[in-house]
Amino acid sequence: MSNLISILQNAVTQAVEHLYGEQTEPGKVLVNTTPPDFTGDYSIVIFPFVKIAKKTPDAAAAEIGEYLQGKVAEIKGYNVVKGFLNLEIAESYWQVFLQALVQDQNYGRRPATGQKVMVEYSSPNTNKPLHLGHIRNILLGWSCSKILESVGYEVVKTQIVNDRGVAICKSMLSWVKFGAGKTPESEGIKSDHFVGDYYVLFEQKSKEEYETWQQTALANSIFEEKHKAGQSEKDFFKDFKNKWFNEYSTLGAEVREMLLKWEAHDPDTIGLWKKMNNWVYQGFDKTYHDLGVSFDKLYYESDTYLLGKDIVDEGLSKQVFFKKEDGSVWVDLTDAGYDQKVVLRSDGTSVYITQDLGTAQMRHKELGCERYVYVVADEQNYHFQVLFEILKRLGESYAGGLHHLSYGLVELPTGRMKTREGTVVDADDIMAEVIRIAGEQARERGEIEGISDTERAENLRKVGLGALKFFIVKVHPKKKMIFNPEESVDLQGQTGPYIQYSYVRINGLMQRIDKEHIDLSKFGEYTSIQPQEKDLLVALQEYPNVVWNAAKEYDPSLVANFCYDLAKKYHRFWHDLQVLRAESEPAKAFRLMLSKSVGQVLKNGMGLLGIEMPERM
RNA sequence: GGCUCCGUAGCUUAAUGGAUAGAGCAUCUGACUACGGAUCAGAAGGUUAGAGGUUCGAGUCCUCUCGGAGUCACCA
Repeated sequence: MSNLISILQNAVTQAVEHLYGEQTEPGKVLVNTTPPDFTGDYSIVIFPFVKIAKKTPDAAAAEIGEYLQGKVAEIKGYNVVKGFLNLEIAESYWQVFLQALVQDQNYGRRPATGQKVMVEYSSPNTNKPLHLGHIRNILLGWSCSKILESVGYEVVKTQIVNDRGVAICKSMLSWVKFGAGKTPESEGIKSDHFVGDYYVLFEQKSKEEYETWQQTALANSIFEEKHKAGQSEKDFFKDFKNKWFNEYSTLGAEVREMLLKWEAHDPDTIGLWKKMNNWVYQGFDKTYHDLGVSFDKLYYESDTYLLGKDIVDEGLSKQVFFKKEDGSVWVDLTDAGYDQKVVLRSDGTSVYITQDLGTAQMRHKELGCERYVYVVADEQNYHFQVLFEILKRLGESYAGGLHHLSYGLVELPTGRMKTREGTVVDADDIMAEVIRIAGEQARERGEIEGISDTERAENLRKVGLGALKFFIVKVHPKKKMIFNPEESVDLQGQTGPYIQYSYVRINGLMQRIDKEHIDLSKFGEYTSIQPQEKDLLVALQEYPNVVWNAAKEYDPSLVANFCYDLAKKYHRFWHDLQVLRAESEPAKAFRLMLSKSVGQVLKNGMGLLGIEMPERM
């Protein structure tokens, strides 16, 4: 289907060349939808051409308008206001557009590019269940994947599971010491929550140990010796906590011992690790399933944490890295505005960024993508800038295709969520809660007649999750979000259910078409398109551009806001105009086709966000 | 302190450098003997943190100031 915007852009380019003898780029011609108070459908901004034209903006606009009206069949009329050329589009164009649209199941999709892109998201630790922050990460990753797919990329959805390290050993040790042989089955607790409880318990026990230790003579003398002038005992011990855990804590020593045993492949430790990680995976699987997301390929940190040694050698031989006297290896990025960065410790072990360098190389060898998207919170912005800069300097072929999709943290009104302090909004809990609220509201509104229990539950699930997902995904990724658990997620106004409801209305009409065998063939005779209908047509026309921009910007919120806008226009249309009891057969047919198109686009658009549409609600 | 990001109505937010800054929530007023009211219409609410600058045109770009966040580990 040819795009009206590009038709207009090309026509303006021709007009400018014909009238003023200057070449311009069609892509740079600014075409906006005309604001409500002016007559017209689309407006061309004329200011960029006034220098070339050597005329006043209005004179140039009128000239170009006259030319366009004569040359472009789609343009019915024009008017000029303050340097803006407002164009009116002919009814016949909208007829053709609507007919093509209603038959095009793939509207908004682009043909395959033959290019691959990897999207990595979620990357959880296996010591606790997923929380609301993970949900944001997952939804961004999932919907970016869907958006990239729809514009023609082959997408490989990956997850790196952080399944090893100190944090994982903490929950393991805690279960060994305090678990008394209990299991998720014996306690009847979802298995990832079970493991998470032992992580929290560890932190409690550790805190108790620290508080007791602070009363000792040793602690006292350390405080006397090391505290800064004017620093209170409380502040000092807050800062000292990491050092205490590494050097004085019994629990800390036991955790480190466990980590060493794990690294030495001690069979008992590995067995314990596998058992507890499997509990966590079972729980994650359930959560991912409930969220409606999946992955194509999993990577485990236990397999990748030793990667990157080769890259250190490579960097040294390419003189991108340098070695210090103590044997540690560094990269100097000060000329790019960053700092010097360690890539290998003096004891020869690798650090976090070394792993990421190695993983990037390995994955490229395996997947061969043109682009790699990492969905990771914005607290790691600096890390990814450095990572990408190093890969660029190493001359990696894919370095230009790396992208960090950085998103703001989800915070509570009281600040950041902290597992240790129990102020975490759990992923499973919030999903259940929002579905419960959907049920509550449905009951207040009155149940649908003759609905089965299973369909009812399925609808509530779609509505509840629709509300939650839309709430998260409508906000620009870069912005931090504050989530107030006291205020339940809204189901009215600018929400998922609002959009779902417009779809349900349309669905009701579509069923009537089938049941009553309504004839749509006369839609072409409808010539008096109403403003409410025009608004919908213009919006539908925009959809492919919206998806394309969302893909370019890695920004699902563009699609979310578009869907809301389209649904809003549909509700208004519904309220103002009659469909089944329209004034004429052609009007009825036209409105039904228009409704069908809106329904399709809404369903597809929301699908890109991972939101399902109920048939009834 | 250096670097990065953010600051739009009471709250949550939208606006590829283009016309009078657009929505939702909350508040107040109205609209169904029904193509489904999880809807629609209206009222009220803004010096786009502040000051300069670039431009025909700035919420958007540049400089400075203020406020908030993140980061600057031989942690991950």
